[in-house]
Amino acid sequence: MTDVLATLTDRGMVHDATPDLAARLAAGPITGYVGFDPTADSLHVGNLVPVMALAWLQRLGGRPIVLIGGGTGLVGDPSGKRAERPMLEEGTVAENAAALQLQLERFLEFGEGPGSAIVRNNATWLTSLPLLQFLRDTGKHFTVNYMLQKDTVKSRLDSGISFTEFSYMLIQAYDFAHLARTEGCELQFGGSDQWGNITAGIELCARRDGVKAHGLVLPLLTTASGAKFGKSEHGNIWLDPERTSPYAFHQFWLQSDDADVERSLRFFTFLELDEIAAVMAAHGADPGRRTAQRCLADNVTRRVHGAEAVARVNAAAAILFGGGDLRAVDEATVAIVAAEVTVTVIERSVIEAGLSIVDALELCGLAASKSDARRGLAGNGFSVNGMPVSAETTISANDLLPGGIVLLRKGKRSWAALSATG
RNA sequence: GGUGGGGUGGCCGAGUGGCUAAUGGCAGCAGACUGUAAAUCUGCCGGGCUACGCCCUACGUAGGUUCGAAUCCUACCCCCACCA
Repeated sequence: MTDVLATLTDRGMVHDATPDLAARLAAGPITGYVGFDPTADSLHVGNLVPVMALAWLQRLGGRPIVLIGGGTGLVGDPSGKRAERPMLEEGTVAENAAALQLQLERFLEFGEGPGSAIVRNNATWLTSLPLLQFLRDTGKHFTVNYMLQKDTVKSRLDSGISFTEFSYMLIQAYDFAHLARTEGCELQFGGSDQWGNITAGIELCARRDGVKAHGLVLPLLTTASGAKFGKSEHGNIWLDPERTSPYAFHQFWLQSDDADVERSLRFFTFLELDEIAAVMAAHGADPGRRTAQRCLADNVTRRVHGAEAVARVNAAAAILFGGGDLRAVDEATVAIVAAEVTVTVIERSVIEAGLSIVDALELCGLAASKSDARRGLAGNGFSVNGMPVSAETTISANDLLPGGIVLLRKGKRSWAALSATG
């Protein structure tokens, strides 16, 4: 039976791992954890890499621990940050932690069995940790010299780093050692920027408790063109349907660059490598069909939002990208589309009186302001019901599709709807 | 504490009295081509408006000189380097 290190390595998901991990995994299943910052009330697709690592761990017989950083979130990790971070309110952290757990249940089995995932919140042991005890038990095992050598600290020495953030690695080390003691946890996953914090934890386990612990870090993803992975025009792609609609979520994956899509299939789906190879072969035969992107988008969206959502968003996309005049479609079709795009409700009389396109675009949110709308119109960037418009266009009752909807589009792929009532 | 250098639009980075809402690059948006991809080319790109024009806001902060300042002066804040 293959182990989690081999699997993740085959998938290109291992950036670095401690040298003895392979030998340890050969000896049997392991308990591993990933820490999540409760800085928001939702995960985003960037968080999915460590989530998938935990999921693979569980599938291969291990026991995953999800560590919610309710305590560390009050402090702030300096890793990868150029500036001091704002601190969060305690109440917010607790709410966010609850929301994250719900989303993780899509990926991990949280039942009662021996391999079931468990959730721990480091607020439970950190907030009541006496300072003097921390200094005696943990601080004593690290020299400042050691801490200064960590990249996360070194890179901040010129721009300045507060004592709070400087201490962060010791707190994360304390977490690892705590989970090792209380849960028998021997492995920590993280992004490659976590390497320093993870090795600090391994040090603490070894020096204080004489326990051998391991670390595995995953690559930080960028797109083929070098941009941060998981961002769109509107910012992060979230798992929370309130923040990123299932349609937008699906579109995000569907719009993957050819150069990125194979890696995404390896990272974000559980498809076997030979299945992925087959998909890529089919894709290579006719790239225009975007077989690989469709496979990726359907697969990830199904896991996060369910099969029904996949069917819905595909139906809507087929209509929206079908091209041509949308005035021909029937009410049921309009309803499918309207369910997937942002709808703004307005009075029917407003449309009957004639609504200028500039106002309409601002109303539905496709344009940030009237000026923005005019700029876009000057560049032929907008259309109504699939037909091109100019700045002089007025929307009237004739433009209402069955069901009292007007569909507005910016560029090729941004849609919004006005719904007339009353 | 001392000396020197520096703080410009989302980022990088020009600009040293008017021609500057501020060269250029990146990022972003739109158009063409295509495959809802990439690359390439083109346009937009501080904000607003009743818009071939008008009005706000902006070059660390606060004052000042001047008809006129991102550009000069003063004070203050912050950063960097070296010295103590």
